[in-house]
Amino acid sequence: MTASRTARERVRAELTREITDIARRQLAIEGAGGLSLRAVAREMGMVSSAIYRYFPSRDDLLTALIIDGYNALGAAVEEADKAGPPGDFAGRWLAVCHAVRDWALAHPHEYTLLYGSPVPGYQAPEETIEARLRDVAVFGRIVSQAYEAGALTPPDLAPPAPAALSGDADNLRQIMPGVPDDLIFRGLTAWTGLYGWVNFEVFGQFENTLEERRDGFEQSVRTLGALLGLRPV
Amino acid sequence: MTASRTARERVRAELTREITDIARRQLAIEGAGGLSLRAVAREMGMVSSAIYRYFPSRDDLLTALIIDGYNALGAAVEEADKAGPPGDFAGRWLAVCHAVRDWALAHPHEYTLLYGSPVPGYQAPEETIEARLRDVAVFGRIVSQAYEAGALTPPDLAPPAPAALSGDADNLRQIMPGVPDDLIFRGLTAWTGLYGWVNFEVFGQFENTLEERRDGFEQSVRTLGALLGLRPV
DNA sequence: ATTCGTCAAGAGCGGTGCTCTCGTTTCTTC
DNA sequence: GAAGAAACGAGAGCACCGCTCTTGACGAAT
Repeated sequence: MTASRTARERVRAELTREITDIARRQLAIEGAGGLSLRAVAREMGMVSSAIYRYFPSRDDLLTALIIDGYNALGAAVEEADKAGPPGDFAGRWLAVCHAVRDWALAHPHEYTLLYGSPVPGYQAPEETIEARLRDVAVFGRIVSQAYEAGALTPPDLAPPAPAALSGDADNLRQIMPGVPDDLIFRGLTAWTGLYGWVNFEVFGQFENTLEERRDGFEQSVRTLGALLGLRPV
Repeated sequence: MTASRTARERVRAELTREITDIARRQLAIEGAGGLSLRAVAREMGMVSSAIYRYFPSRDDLLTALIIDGYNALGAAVEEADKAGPPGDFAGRWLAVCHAVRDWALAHPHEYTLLYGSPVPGYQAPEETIEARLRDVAVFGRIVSQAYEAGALTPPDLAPPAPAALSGDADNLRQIMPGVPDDLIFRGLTAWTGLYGWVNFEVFGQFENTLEERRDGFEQSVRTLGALLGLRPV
């Protein structure tokens, strides 16, 4: 390819970006169901069919938004993880949990796109899985590093993971290298617990039930962290 | 009202029921987004406008389905709770968790309607909240009864709930009567953890990540139960 | 027997995703 | 620099959607 792109390529990239920007704004207002190609086109002063020059279908536009969303959430989580001292594993866990919650509450519809019910008829393509792993990789890294540092003192309260799960544990060890089976599944429980809470909060399940949600959340993820043996320094 | 309903009332009730049945079937196939009044009407051999004699809007039909869903899930959970010995609290917790998961996997779209991302533009009316509490009431009852029976030996691993949460704890005590603050929030964590897992499984988040999902689920809810101090008898 | 409420049907409104064609513009190649 | 190829925006149109309004038929109560 040539070093300097042609004018056409530049305007194409710019229009593509403008489409996703407008779409993201509409998504933030109306949610995934309200995302309309025609409305995007209208706002751009284009005719609806012109959008199809840039995105072959509504689903492809959705895919672009999903990838952007995973990257935005992943970046927020990574940044929160870097903020504190690397040896304070409990603090990193807490910071990262808050980063997920804060991002989700700030971008509820984008979060819904990532972790909510799948959009009917939409099938996430391969391209999304790379970005999808950014946030979970951070969690895995914390657990893994904490374990290697000998900072985990997990309480013994549940029966050990059955042998049937060892294959899955091997898979999950790609995310939490070096961690023994039992801790792998405690990590999984903490992870699903975290997102379970955030889901409930974003989807309005705590309405009229819980007021001090930030405090409640922190209490919950502290408990989940203690499950892993993450004790505050 | 008269003891015997008129023929008109009977046929009306029957048609209403037929509409919800067809709608539920379409929901099961296509999901909430694919639920179309016109398609329901087509399947009934009616014209679309006739449906509006029975449901003033699509949202009202959705509401009917949601209430039915809460009741179906609630009934399944209640039945699972009654199946075992009342004194085996750990067993009841496990059975009830499996009941939630089994029902959700058997009716993924209905479950999505209840615990997934909110349907865009739809606002759940007051009538749904009664049915909505059926399943959670069962969980609360188990925790409450186990505590009163002295069957809970919660491990001390997390800091106690902060004072700011005592108001919320009072609210939640309606569901878990007699339970102290700390256990209230452990119960909340276990509850969100359970639904967090089921959400991930129903929404496809475990695809290519976890194979033995039933075993993994059981391991997870066992751990969450241990958090509450629920030890197998 | 007549009135009155209920009902299904039909036409129609504004919206959607998407396809196809058509004339124009831009880039590439000779 | 001219010719061909590729990309592009506009427009019309298809089938679908939720929803509204009107019309005519039917059944129940007076």
